[in-house]
Amino acid sequence: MTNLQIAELLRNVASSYQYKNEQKYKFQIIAYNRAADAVEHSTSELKDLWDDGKLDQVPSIGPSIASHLDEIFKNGKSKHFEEVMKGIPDEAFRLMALPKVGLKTAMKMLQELSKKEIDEKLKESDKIINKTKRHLLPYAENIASEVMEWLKEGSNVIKIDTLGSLRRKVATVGDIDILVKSKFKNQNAKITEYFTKYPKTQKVIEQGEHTASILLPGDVQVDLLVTTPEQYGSALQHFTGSKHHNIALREHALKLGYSLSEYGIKPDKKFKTEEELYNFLGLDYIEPELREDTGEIQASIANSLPLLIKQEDIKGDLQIHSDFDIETSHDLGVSTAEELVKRSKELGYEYIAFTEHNPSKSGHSLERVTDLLKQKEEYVRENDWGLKVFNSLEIDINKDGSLPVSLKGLETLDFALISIHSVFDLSRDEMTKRVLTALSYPKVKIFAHPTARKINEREGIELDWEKIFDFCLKNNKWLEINADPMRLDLPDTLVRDAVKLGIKMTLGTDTHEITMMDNMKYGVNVARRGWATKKDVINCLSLEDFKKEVNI
DNA sequence: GCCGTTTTCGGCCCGACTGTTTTCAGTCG
Repeated sequence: MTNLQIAELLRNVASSYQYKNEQKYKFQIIAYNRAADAVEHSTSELKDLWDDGKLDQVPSIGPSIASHLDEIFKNGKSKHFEEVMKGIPDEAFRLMALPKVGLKTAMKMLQELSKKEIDEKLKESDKIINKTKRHLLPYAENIASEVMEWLKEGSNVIKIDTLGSLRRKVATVGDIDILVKSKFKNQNAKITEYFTKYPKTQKVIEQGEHTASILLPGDVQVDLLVTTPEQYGSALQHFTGSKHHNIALREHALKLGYSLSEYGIKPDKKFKTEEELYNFLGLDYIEPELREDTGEIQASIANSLPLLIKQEDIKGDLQIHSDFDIETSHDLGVSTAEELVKRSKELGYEYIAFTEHNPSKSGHSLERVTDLLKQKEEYVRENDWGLKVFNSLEIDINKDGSLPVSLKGLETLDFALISIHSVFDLSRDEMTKRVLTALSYPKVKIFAHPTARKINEREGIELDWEKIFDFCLKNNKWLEINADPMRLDLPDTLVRDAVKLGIKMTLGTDTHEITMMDNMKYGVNVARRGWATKKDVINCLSLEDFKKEVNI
């Protein structure tokens, strides 16, 4: 059973309690829903934790739920859960995917509608379940900035911010939410009206005095919220979320005797800025990227929030593919080395690495591979680039963990990246062994896009992260945060684990075309969401210190 | 059922919208 399936099961148990007796089971409902959230956000598969006897590490899972999960992992089902969900057909849970349908409504539908009507509704809900793809961050950012330009141009807007997952820089974004402060009082309705006139609007979903929602091409929903200057900070904080951060923040406020909401603190305390709000609650300001209720409030109380990495801390890009043709196994870059170097200087880098894919394994003998690599070495070393260019290579990991490049070939390199581009479906143990074998080559320094996930397309591979982390720490190997918005790999949650353990990471754009060099900021977002400081990221080192790390 | 910077017992976030059991339950974020 996957974490998503377990989370769904726990939510169904909560809904069942709610359906049967909301008052009696009030706190079980809260507990099960919280447990479901925790499972969904867990960085480890629960099944793996259970294998290792570590279920109690998951927050919000206590002895009771743990014992039921134990039963599920052993026998595939839990007596207790079955008892709670008794009398509620599967169809009812499926129907809950429909908007505004909870279990009570779903059960009512099953009792009152005909079979034909039910079948139609089920089709509809299954469609929703299969369609919940979220937008990649850059796509959402582009749309948001166009809409924000429109708002700034034509209405009396004096302050404007994005909200929600967009502002927290999550890898994917659902709806785009925007907050504005009006220049004049009593102009709110005019702003929302102007907003709905945005030229690309396909449909106005809702339009009131303080809020409006429009639908843009590609099923993109944009919500606008207009607020008063006095309450701007509260609104910004509340709608930035995350939901879990807000819950934890309000619980913290409650301990201090305050009831916090998006309007401020009852009865009349209002906040113009987020800083005022956090400070009023005795907290240091918390960057939006950290607001996921993963310890940021406790750290804020203790004045121990990390000084997060910034884009200007990055001294070089450690994954760039040029068009120098070494008959690669995967896509060759399309931009010339000269173009890429020029752009690197514009970006203020001190060094970069050319990391073309290895010459194809099937097309060449190992000797031929070595020859091609020698040609590339000459080309990189004999040119005067005007900034340090490292001669590197992104090497496929064979199924057995060996590399398709001979030791002689590896000798031509300053250091190598390794990555998985085929055979994604090995067992966790086999995959872990495969990666550790490849990481053991002395020239190999960086494990690139370690989970091999592609957002909205492909789940990542299964790895025993504890072993990978341990190996990296002991052998000074680094994990890449691939900044390609389709990858963002390591994912933020694993970055957080790595940071906690002191494992070093690298940032690379995986550039195959010159404009991709500008994707570095998306990698920085991920690093920040994982609580990384510049000490955690190798390419924040000066050229001199970086050279020492790679023994040059 | 879970949890701890006032607690191992006694609490558990806050509010908006919708559509009508027209005073609030159900759902959502």
